Order: sequence, then structure tokens, then C-alpha cells
Amino acid sequence: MVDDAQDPDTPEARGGAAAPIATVPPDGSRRPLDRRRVLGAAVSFIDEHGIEALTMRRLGSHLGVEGMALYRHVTSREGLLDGVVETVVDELYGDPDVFLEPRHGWQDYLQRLAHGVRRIALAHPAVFPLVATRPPAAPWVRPPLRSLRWLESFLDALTGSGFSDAAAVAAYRAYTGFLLGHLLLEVSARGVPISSHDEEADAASPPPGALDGYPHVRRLEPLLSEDESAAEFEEALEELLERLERILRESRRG
Amino acid sequence: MVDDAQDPDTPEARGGAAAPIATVPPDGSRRPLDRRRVLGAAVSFIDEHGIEALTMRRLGSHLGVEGMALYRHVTSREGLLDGVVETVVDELYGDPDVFLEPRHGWQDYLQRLAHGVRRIALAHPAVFPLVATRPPAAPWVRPPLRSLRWLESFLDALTGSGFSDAAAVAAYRAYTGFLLGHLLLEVSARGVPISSHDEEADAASPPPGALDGYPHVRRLEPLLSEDESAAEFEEALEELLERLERILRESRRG
DNA sequence: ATGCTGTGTTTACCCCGTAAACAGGCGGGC
DNA sequence: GCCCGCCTGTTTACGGGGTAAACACAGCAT
Repeated sequence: MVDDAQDPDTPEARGGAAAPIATVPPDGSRRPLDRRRVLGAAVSFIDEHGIEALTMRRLGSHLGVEGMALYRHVTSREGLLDGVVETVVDELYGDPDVFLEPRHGWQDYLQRLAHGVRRIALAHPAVFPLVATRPPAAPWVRPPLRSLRWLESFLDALTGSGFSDAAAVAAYRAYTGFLLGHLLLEVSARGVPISSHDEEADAASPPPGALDGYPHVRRLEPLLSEDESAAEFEEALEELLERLERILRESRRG
Repeated sequence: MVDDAQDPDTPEARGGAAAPIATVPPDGSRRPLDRRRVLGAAVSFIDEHGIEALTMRRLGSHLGVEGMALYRHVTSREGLLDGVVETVVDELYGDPDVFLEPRHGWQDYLQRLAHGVRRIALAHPAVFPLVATRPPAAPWVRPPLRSLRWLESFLDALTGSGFSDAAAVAAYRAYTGFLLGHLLLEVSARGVPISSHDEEADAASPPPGALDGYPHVRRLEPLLSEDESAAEFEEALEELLERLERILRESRRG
């Protein structure tokens, strides 16, 4: 609570713009199931209860249906999770602040894209580790973008801005690594309810004496638990863009 | 195959130094089980068959024992996985090239530590996602180091080298984010056998026509699938160290 | 010998993923 | 109108998983 600047990527700060998937409407209507509805329900179920609680039968009853009914729309639980990842990543297309083409230069493009992905991560903290660790179709289509369309858009934006092919590929690798590391840590720092026995205030205060052999940790514990993630993300992103500019210059000279 | 420089962090390049955990000796001896043996067997089982194949009963029979016997040494499957993560991370202490104190300056310290963690990731690619995503005891003890002792060592090394408290904490955050992003992507690019139906040459050649709408991707596909991970890791680490030097200078001025 | 303790085994329960057979409703062709 | 597939959700059933609880037994101290 050192800094009261609003985090711009938080769902509350944007009216939930990055989380457009609706929960089941509680009217008793037996609107027929379809793949969209199943995946949407799975996403919100995971958001609410965590992945380990997601069961075919439970998701079914969440939708007012037997678990087996889901198999008409997904091939298996694995297939369902693939669909969940895809659904969440696809929210990028609906984000009004992220563009597929560089409208104001490549830096602006990368900045918007990065914040778009961060918004997704923060909107679905329990899903994001899945986005991060599920093996992509091809290893060169990397998390967290995971889609040929965004990869193409990325390469187009950079090569169209003067990056050589090799430089654009190097930039892609550096960029995905940056996003993954920062967002995964940020999401895991926010308490994802992994263990069902979610004891309150578990991390708020370490048990007395636990830090006895660790004087620096004890002294810096307040600093360490401070949440500066928005500012750090911004700063690291800035650094990365500067590094890419260096790559671009070299790529032009070479 | 553009570059034939040996990757120094690969297990083969160091005689398996970062993977000192032995599989079960195949002598029929009924040496009594203990926690070390259980966790060691779990690590090598995961290395070999992947996490989703790890079952209490299967791990038991791998050790010549009923599955229930494991519960004398671990509290549950979750507890077993926690132990696996701990076991793997603890390999850092046995790495002769990583020191707990900065013997040749903080840059050398960070460089050795980073390579040590990378060696662990490459030695246990199927375990590393667990190291990366399992929630740490306290959110400010972050993956992938996950241990108070290393956190203390890190803070000690940096503050002892002139970093202010705030700068050391910022460096810790930047460093863990860097490691996590790079290593997770590197490990996932190496084919972790996630799906049991591990079709050969799955990613080697995309199905013809799959890249039709994506001209850049098609053109750059060879570049994208090139494995430059060792060099990229080195370069990104170098960049990070330079950034930390900047932080150090600012921290001294402020 | 006796009894305790610590380790592995057996049994049993409940939940999970999912194959297979089934049931009902709805639209099109006669 | 009537019938007939198809499409969707349901029922039933099976194999396997995690794990509680009772049990067996070995070694050891008394």
C-alpha cells in the first residue's frame, strides 16, 4: 500500500473488459449446450474454484446437466482444458486496446499486446499457468501467445518496422520469455487457491521464529511482500523495448 | 544446427552433475524405504514417464512395494509432489559450480546461480514446470529458487556488493522473472512428453497447408524452430546483469 | 516370553474419466 | 397426418485412482 496508482490491467479498472465470458444465467431455461457455453462455463468454474476442482461431473451440474453430456462438445477432459486455454487466449481479439497491426509503431504494438496479455493473466489467474505450461501445437508457437495468428501479426509488425528476419525472431523469443516469467510470477504471488484448505492470512505473517537464520530476509520481508507488480512490469517492459531497439539498430547495420 | 558450440548446462556435458539422484538399484534387496528413496524414485519416474503417469500405486511397484507403503513417508500425493520439487531444487547445493557466497563479485554469483538453475531445468524438464508453478510457501519466496536459504544468500550477495535494500529486492524480482520465463519456455520447447500418444516427428514438419494464411510464419519457420536457447539465455542474462548494474548505480546515487 | 513400535499389506470406499446403450424430441419426406 | 433418423442429453457400468483403517509381522527392549 505504498503507492495508490491504479493498476490499469486489473479487471475492476476496466469493467471486466478482458473477461467477457458469462457465467450460466440462473434462469431455469434449458437452452441447449454448445461448445462455447461449455468452455465458457469451464473458464469461470476454474476462475472460481481452481483447476483441481474441475471435474466433468461437477462442471456438468454447474451447467444443469449430467457430466456425460459434455462429451458431445469436447472430446475429453484434456480436450476441454485445451479449449479453456484457447478460449482465454482468444480474449485478446476482443480487447479494444490491442491491435493486430502496428498503428502507432512497433513499440506501441508490443506495449499494447503485453498489457493485453497481462490483463488476461490477471482476469484468469487460475487459468494462466495452464496457458503457460500446456505444450503448444508446435514448439515454435510459444506460450503465452500460442496462436499462429498472433505470431504472424508479431512478425509482420516487426519486419514491417525494419527488423530483419533474424532480429524479429530473436525479438519474439525475448518477448515471450519476458511475458511468461513476469506474469507467471505475478499470478502465483496473487493467492491462487491451489490447496483447498485455504487458510486465511497464511502468508501475511510468517510464523515467529521461522526467519531466525535469515537476517536479510527478516529485515526485508516488508519490502519483499510489497506488491509493486504493475510498476515492475512496466519498467521491465520498457527495458525490453530498449533492448529490442538495440537489436533493431544492429539488425539494420548488419 | 547452425552452431556447434556445446551447451555447457546440458546433463551430458557435465557427467550428470546436476542429476545426482539414483534410480532404484535393481538388486532384489528389500532395503527399507525412506523419504529420500521415495522422493528420488519419484523424480526419476517423472523424468522418465511424465507427471501424469505418476500414480501412488505405480510408483510403489516401481519401488517393489504396494502403493500404500508410500504413505509412511509422504503425507499424500500432493505432499509427494512438494517433496519432488524440494528434492530437485536442493540439487543446487550439490552443484560444485554454484556458491552460496559471492566469491568473485555479484555478477559472477548471479551467473553461476542462473546456470545452476538452468542445469536443473534441463536435467529434469518434466519436473521443472512443477518447480515453476507450485505455489511457494510464502509468495515472496518465489520460484524457481523457492527457498529461504537461497533468498537469504541472494540478498546477502547483493547488499554486500553495494545494492541498497530496495535495489536488492528489485534485483531479486527481475532475476526470478527472467529465470522463470526463459527456462520454462526452453523446457517446454524440448519435447516434454505431455501427451502419452507421443507421435514421432510431431513438430518437425507442420502439415502442408497449415501455414497457408501466415506467410511470415511460413518463411521464418526454419529460423523459429532453430534451437539457439543456450546463446539466447546467455545474452539475456548478460542484458539482465547490465540492467542490474544500472540499478546498482542508481541505488548508490539515491 | 511379552509387549511395543515402526513398516509394509490388505481391504474397502468414494470419486473420477469415459465407453456404450438408451430415450426423447424435432424436423423433413411421404 | 405419420414415420424416421438425428441430435442431444441420460443411464449404466467399468477400470483406475487416492487414501482411511484394520491388519500382519519383524525387530527390539524389557
